[in-house]
Amino acid sequence: MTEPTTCDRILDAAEALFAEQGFHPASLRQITQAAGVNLAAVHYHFGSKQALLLAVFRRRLDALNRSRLQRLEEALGKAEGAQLEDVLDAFVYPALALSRGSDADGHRFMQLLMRAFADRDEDLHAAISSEYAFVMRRFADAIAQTLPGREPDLLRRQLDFIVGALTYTMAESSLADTRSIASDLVRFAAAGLRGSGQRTASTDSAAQTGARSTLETSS
Amino acid sequence: MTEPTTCDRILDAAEALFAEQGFHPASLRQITQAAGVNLAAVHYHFGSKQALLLAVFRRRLDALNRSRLQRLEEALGKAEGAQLEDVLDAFVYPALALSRGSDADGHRFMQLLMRAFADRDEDLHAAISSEYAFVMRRFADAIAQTLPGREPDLLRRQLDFIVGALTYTMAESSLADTRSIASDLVRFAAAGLRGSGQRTASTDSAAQTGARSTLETSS
DNA sequence: CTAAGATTAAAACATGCGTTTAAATCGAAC
DNA sequence: GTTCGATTTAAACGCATGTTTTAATCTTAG
Repeated sequence: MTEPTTCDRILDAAEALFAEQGFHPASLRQITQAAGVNLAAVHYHFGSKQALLLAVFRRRLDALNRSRLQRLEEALGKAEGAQLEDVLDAFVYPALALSRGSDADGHRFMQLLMRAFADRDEDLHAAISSEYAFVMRRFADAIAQTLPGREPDLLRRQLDFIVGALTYTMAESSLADTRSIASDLVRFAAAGLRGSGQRTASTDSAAQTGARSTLETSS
Repeated sequence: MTEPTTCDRILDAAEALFAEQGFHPASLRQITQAAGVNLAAVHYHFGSKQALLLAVFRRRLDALNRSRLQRLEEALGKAEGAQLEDVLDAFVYPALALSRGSDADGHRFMQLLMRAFADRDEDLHAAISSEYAFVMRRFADAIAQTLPGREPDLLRRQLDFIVGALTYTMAESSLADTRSIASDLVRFAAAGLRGSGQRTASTDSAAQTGARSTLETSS
């Protein structure tokens, strides 16, 4: 039984407290006390409170996106070809299975992710974007293949709808029913994607060029 | 030309700075300086920083929900009966038209609303819930009428998907294209609702009873 | 004009914050 | 066993915060 390192203890405590209280309200004194380490350890190992937050995100997003991509590859490798639902499931399901030790971890991290989207913090946004961009592009491509002829701009926007629904719902909902929520969301999203191929005539399609999106790379 | 009152000046400045920076980082000194009033005026008129935040939300949500309900009544009053798209539009569109003076206000408030959902602040959640509950129930009923036979639990959850997609997208997107986003979202949501009536067989429907939802009243 | 209440103003208070410093302690290599 | 770098510890620094207090200034009614 190897004791967790000081770094990991800090990351665990920080993730929990950032998720519960938010970045600014959660103090380093709380975090280090919960982790059972000295206050100065944060600056020794991470450099600053902000850098600690980035480290928390990186640890989780690495795992989340690895899991998503693996599941996507499995779906794409099937003999009969990937169904839209399979692709959506590969995106949605790993968000539930984030747990690392306790089962509550995944839910907590989703709350933290929701905070990250709400925050206008530029550094954090850039870091998350760069971790996400590649994965989002892969999924956009996979979905596009099951929906031939879909305008890329529209598809990107619709993926944002799904990300919003996923993040909001996962952060809001109680822990017990995440599995059934994911299943409902996959069905809802698949129907939404299939059933809204073209824009309505009244839509001002000239205004859509300036859209920012989770899918945009930072490069 | 009547000068805006001290209260209004504080509310305007607070809304802008809370949206831009978040609740905790935005200091009362910043807010009162931007409003051109004395620091102590906040405590004199509102009592505390937290109470100021609640006042900011109340002012906007009152207007937003009034506008939504009015638009819903118009849709329901039409001779040919309300289409699903009409109901969704009544819910989505007023979120864009929140502007109060500047056009940027609505967008800013959406960011603030996103923050509110991300925050676990109990008081704020309760206040928003109580303002929202009645409106959400009205819309759930209206949508249910256009989708006969839909399970109420499932519909509630699907409405959460739409709220998540709306909030996330409105907060993330640039100002120029909110109109076309709303139109795309209405189409996406209508297709999602129509196309996912029953759950899949694999769904564990016993787990869904514990669901928390924006639709739940606090009473 | 004056007195009373509502509002604004300036200053101070207490507290908690992120960060830094400097010494103590540990762990392995020679 | 000693030395040297890595790590941990305790204490302090400087500062910004929300809030309170006390006095000054308006507003308004008699």
